[in-house]
Amino acid sequence: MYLLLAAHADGTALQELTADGLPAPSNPQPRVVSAGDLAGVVRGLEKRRPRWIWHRTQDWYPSLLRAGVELERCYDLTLCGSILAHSEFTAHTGYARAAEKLTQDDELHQPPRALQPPPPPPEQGALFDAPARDQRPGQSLEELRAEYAAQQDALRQAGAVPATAPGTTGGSADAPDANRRQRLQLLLAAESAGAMIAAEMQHTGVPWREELHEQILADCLGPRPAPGQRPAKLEALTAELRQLLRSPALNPDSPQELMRALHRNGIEVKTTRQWELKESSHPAIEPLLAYKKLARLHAANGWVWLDAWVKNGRFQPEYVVGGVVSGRWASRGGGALQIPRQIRGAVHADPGHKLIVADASQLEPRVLVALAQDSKMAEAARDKDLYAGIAAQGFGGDRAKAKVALLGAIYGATTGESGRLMPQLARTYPRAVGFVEQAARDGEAGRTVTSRLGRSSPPPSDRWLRSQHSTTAEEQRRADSIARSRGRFTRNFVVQGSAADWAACWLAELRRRLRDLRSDGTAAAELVFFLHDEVMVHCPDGAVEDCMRAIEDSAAAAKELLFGRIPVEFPVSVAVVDSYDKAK
DNA sequence: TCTGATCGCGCG
DNA sequence: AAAGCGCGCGATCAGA
Repeated sequence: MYLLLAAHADGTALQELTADGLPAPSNPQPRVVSAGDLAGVVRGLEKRRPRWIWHRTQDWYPSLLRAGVELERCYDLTLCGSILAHSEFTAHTGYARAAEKLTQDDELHQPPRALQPPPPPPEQGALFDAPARDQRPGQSLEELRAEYAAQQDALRQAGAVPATAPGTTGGSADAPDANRRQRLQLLLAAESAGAMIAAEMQHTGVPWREELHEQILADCLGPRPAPGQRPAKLEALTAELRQLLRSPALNPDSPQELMRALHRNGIEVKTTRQWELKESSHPAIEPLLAYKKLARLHAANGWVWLDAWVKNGRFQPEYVVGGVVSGRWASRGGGALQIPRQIRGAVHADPGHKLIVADASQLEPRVLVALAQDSKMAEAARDKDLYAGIAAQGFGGDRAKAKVALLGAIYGATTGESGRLMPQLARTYPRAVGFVEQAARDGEAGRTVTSRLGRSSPPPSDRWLRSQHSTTAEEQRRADSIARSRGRFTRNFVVQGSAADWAACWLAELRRRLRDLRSDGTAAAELVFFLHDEVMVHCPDGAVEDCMRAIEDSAAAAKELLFGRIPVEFPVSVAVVDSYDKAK
């Protein structure tokens, strides 16, 4: 059952659809529900386990959650539309072509903002913000229904073409056993589930003990200072630095002042980054590095942050699903995806509860093995420690070397040790290395590449396009540099994007299993955090075993959904802890 | 005095 | 020890 929701002048319009997006013959008339009745009506209809179709999950689901209504599944028209508009799997469809027309003015691929005409005023008042992406389905019930139907039509066609259209597609996504339509359908379901999970996690929040956080701050920085003042420890370090660098008014937060002071004292650095400062042995370096570390803690996660972001023992950041082109999530406010190790002790389970912190070990290299079907590297990936396996096969047991080489292949390293190790890696694993090399060449040539489930990289930037008609040698050199940069991006995209595909499936599978546990009445386990390849579940002590099994089963399910039955392991490491700093 | 760009650093 | 990818954010800086 498919139920479409649309904002209507006098409430919410609600219509039952067929799978194809036509009005359900048995019940073709829309129904209008007042704002006050919506949560109750939705709750009642949820018993029939519909898929809720809406413009954006963020517009509907948070308020339903506040009203105590949790839903099983949805279809997010904006997120799915964005995938379908760009995917190589649907590039031949009318849907993608229409989207391409719309995006010709897309600011992402256009000159600086200042040169563009101002955006048109919103059509429907302030009810919705402008969509983040270029797909702008209209917002009336009929427009949304038509949009859904068009998306389903495009999805159907994804399975109806030869796998490779010459000159348009990188080799990355073309396994012979692949069923593109199924994969894309899976991606759309996982993306929509992700949107629900993001809203639910924001609603729930990360359990955060303010007094533990304050204790960490006091230990590192001293007592809480007056607003705008430096904490005592930073003040003391500033005084020490001013003396050691003979600069009585130095502000160590100012890179320019700092650079001048360092140079005056014979410390010849080109930047003021920590790694470069560490090269020097001047007595001022140690307190300077200490200052930088503590100043960062104070500015990014100090008392001001605590006041702004932690309420009633929960940190409730906003997650932005689809915020990264590769399919990773982004976040807004509070730096949710950058919680520093220093303060993870403040993330603490409630009494009678545990935190289960699980992360996929060496996810990206394993994804590369599966994508490239490199059987030699798959042998190494049977090891719990993939890098150790690779080291044994091709690097004389030197794990550090193996790791640097493999990450270099995924990121496109050209210089340094990592770059030098590439030939050695390529000899041992021609398939895996060849796979990322092909993705790089596709990117350099302006082609798009595609993740396992069908998320495609953006088309070349305006900068890249302009660089193509260079004439002088200097321009050509610039063009090569721009092309190589795009090559590194597409090289990484196929791996990072497919890892994001895997993680989305892992998360969606885990959510389903945790819901099952909850409906059994055995466990009130909650997903509270997600970070690219890591999840955190907050659950009662008695539910720990069930949750751990759910996490591991979900990982296995995700592997099979993406790649079928292949001899590559995707192990997860699971830690049961009271506080986040005890994990890993 | 405001705004956008840049630097530097946190996370994967 | 750092380089190759992807992000968000705060302080400073440059320019209007």
